[in-house]
Amino acid sequence: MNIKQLAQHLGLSITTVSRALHGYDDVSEKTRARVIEAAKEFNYYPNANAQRLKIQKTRTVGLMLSTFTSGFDNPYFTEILKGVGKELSKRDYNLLISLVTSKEKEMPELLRLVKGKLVDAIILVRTQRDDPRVTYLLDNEIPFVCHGRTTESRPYPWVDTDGKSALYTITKRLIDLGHKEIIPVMPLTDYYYKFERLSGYLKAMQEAGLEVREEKFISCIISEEASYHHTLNYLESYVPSAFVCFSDIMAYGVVKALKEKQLTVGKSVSVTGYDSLTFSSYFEPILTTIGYDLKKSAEVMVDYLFKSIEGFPVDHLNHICEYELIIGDSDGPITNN
Amino acid sequence: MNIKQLAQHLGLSITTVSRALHGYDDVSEKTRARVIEAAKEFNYYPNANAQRLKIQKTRTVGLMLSTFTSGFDNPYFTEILKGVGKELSKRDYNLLISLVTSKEKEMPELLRLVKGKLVDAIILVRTQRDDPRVTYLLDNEIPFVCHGRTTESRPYPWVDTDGKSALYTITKRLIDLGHKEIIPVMPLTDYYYKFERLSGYLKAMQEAGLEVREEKFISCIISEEASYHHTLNYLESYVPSAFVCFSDIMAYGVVKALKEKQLTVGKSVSVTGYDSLTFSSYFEPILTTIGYDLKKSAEVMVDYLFKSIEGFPVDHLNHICEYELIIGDSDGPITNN
DNA sequence: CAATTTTTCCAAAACGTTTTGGATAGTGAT
DNA sequence: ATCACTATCCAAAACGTTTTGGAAAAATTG
Repeated sequence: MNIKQLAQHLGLSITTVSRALHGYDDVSEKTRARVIEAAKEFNYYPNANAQRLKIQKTRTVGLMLSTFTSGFDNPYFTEILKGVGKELSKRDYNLLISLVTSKEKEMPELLRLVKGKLVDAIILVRTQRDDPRVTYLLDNEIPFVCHGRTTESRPYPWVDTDGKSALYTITKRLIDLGHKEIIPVMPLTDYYYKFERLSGYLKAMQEAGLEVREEKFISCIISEEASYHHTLNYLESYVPSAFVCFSDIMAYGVVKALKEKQLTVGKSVSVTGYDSLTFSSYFEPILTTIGYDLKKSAEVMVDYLFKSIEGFPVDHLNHICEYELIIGDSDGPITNN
Repeated sequence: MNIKQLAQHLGLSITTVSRALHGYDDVSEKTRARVIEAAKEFNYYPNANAQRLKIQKTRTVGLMLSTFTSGFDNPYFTEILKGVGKELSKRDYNLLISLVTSKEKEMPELLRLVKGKLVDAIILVRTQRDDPRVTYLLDNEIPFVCHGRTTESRPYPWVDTDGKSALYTITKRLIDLGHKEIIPVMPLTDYYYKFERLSGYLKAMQEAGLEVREEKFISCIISEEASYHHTLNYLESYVPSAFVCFSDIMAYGVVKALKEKQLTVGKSVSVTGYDSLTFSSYFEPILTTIGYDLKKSAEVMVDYLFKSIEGFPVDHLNHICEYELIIGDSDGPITNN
């Protein structure tokens, strides 16, 4: 059943049916009622593709998820997805998911989405330090929002946490607990947040006058398994007094490796995370980590996105999400073992 | 840049440009080369909405995720999403995610997707025992595939695990370890799998001649927190010797409650899960659980979906995924405490 | 009652493709 | 030079909407 058939059945023109359904006031209340009833009776739904073609809007936003180099670490993505999805459906927008499996495919995929008119707007998560997607979207004035910043100097909408401050705080905590050899565990990929968090770590170390040896850092894929293996190997040659991990996922792997080496986490060696995943409070020991409201972040992102779609000036659509130091049992005062 | 402008620039007709790009053999190789080059030069991407309108296909599939009553338990959905997403993008299909927040919204949302021509096909996960969506899709001959079965008698494509057998196996294991009071922990919602797994549990109990008291069962939302609180409360009045949980997520909560009551899990009380989430092997104690290949399942689902889209007879597009009993430290022989 | 305004409707164009059903030009055979 | 055939191209219709720019009818006014 399309609008033509509906109109025919009602003895009305296509125009009138369309206008009736869209609430225009140049159709009498009586016929509007008739139209609406008939539409319901025949289960009429307008063909979205025809609508999109005509009005040049798709009412769908594309969410790009890069699954390379990170094992698609679960809870982060689901939380984002859930938050974004809910907000979009509230506004009668559709959500198109685009999974990208390699860095080279990011730009072509983005082009396909926007030039092919599959989406009106884009959501980027886990931005890289230099992210060509941001440049492209700005150049072409496509509405978008990022979770995470980049080095791009022009203003654009983003939501982020203050990773520098957070890592400064958590590193400082370890330092205050007496630790001197604090090893950061970070992702390989050049996500913007990696450098943010690293700089917070460095600041705390330098302020305390502690030596920082880059060659001792651990960098690996963001997955429990990768960090587990890296740490296990690492411990063969060197056992520091603490690991600050840039994500809970990585902390899980580090802790597992330490346990396997008969080191009691929180006593002989301290470990901290970042993200405060639900699971972390069920973990043993309960992880000392950084918590922030991902759901709220997703809401703000969608809010910004719509402001951007509606042509709002994009200058101040930036939000630094509050974070919180969550104290568990995975760290503690330094001991001599 | 649209096809008309491209044609104009090349001094060709729209028809020829379209046919050149689609590999028809009634356009000379020379002009085809010219067309392709120009398309690349001007970054021409066909307007997907116009295409969809014309060819009456969207090349997108809708994935319905119900987020009510289950807390959107993370890893399951991400794994499905990842598997399905990758397979679809391999085939140049798009993935539309539809988050449904209440049972009442399921059917309207499904109608919107299919009648509005937003998708060519549907993927349903976590089917309910009586799932009206399956009935509708069959009645209207819309291609679809389910993760999970329903009571529908007509054949349709699905992928599932043998939850009855799996729960029989894991319950039997507990029985063989000497347990007699084995309490199932299951979701509230009438997912098909709930009854499957329950029947496996019952079979094992009955075979062993053990008493089953339904009023002792635990039913709650699928989340760590809900099962934690339920169990904590439950333990006030009764401490069984084992809990068989219908999902790892629930097992986490149960274990946390037991720990809080100073009961050593795997010794005083045994707990088993289902799903073998990545986390479960980092959990303490390592969870005894049921593992199955969700990634593989997703691949098979997409395979079935395309067979269904291509008009294949749907009769035997059913797959029971292998499962595996994964033994951890969360269960053990019964002790007298 | 004529003139004006308001209400209610509609024909046709447009969105950007694909595809149908030729048309034209070139080639080779006779 | 004509014919048949092939290779190459294209005009126009169609997909299902929305919207523009009226037209007709009804209501109001003087």
